[in-house]
Amino acid sequence: MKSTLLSAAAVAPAPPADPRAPTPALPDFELIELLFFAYRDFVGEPDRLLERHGFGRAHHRVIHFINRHPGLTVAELLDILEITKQSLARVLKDLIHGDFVEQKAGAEDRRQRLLFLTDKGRALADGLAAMQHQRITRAVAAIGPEHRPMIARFLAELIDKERGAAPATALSTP
Amino acid sequence: MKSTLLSAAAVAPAPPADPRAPTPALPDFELIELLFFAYRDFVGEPDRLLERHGFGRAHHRVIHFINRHPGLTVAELLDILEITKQSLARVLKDLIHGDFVEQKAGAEDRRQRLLFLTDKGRALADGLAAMQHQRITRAVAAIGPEHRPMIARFLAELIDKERGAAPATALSTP
DNA sequence: AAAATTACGTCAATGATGTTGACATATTTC
DNA sequence: GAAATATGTCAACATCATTGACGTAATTTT
Repeated sequence: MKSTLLSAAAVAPAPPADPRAPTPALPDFELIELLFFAYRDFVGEPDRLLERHGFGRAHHRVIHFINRHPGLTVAELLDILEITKQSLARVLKDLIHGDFVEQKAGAEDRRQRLLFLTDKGRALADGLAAMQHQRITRAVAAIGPEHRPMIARFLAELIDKERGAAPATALSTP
Repeated sequence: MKSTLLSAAAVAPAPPADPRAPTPALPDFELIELLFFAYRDFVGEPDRLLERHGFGRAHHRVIHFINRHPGLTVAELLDILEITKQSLARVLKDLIHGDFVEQKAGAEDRRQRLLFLTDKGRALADGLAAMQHQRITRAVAAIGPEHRPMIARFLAELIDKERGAAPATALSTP
């Protein structure tokens, strides 16, 4: 008897939002639960690869963003991840000791530690991204690629707005 | 200088998948990152409400599924959450002691502990669901409600398939 | 040039959530 | 009666997060 998640979510019909409804409409349990299960499986597969290196989800996030923005500073990474210096320090130390990440002093500001992936780090990052990419690609194919912009828009709308309309160029991919 | 996440994700253009590309297409970093940020904010807001009760995300998941499926057994809940008995026991104890959840012995099988929310528990569950519902509703409105089925389909496709095609009726909402 | 600020590293302590494995108890099933 | 099942509980541990304090080097301000 395996989990009934999928069925549980799938079984629940979308509450047809009645515009005249005086009582608050039922919560959209279907999408709430789909988000939960989708995200869990979306990160679960990478988790299993990371385990082989003794890493966790936190390491994944770090190498992902260093991969995306080579030369990222520690402060920028803290801003992106919204965690504390301590939390980052631990996983960063693991990644540096394991030769997945290297640091270089900033050219202009030599206090800064610019972060880069080593070849080894890039290989791991690419492997993890490939897993998530494939999963996404399958899902996009299922709904038809022409609907991909809608997905992006929907997800973007879920994100808190007050954040990061800031320096759009600061981290632009070179 | 706040986080550059949103912009970082938004800035990256979707790699136009070239069908003839011999080299593997670039990972879909945009959707990968949007999923990360969207999920973080999606659960972040409830987290702040839960904090006031001294609860965490694990408590949220438990009361959510008990709310959805009153009379759920412990074993069923374990199947849904895919955590261990110990992990569940801790949060369940908190919720029972705090009078958010109550247990009743099963009528047919008296070994089972059927789980129900108290009025207090239902109030909290509803409050949490309302937050997530509003966020989703805003996002659905932004893309046009006619595209909601596409979102549901996309998310469902992200979920591991091998699971839970099983007893679709077992947990059907009464 | 001295003072203040910034970027980063690190230490200690703590909390929430997850894990494994073992064992006890009540109940149902064979 | 024996075996299997549903649940509870104990001990020990791992990961990822937190706060607060302090130190050092480099840059900026005065």
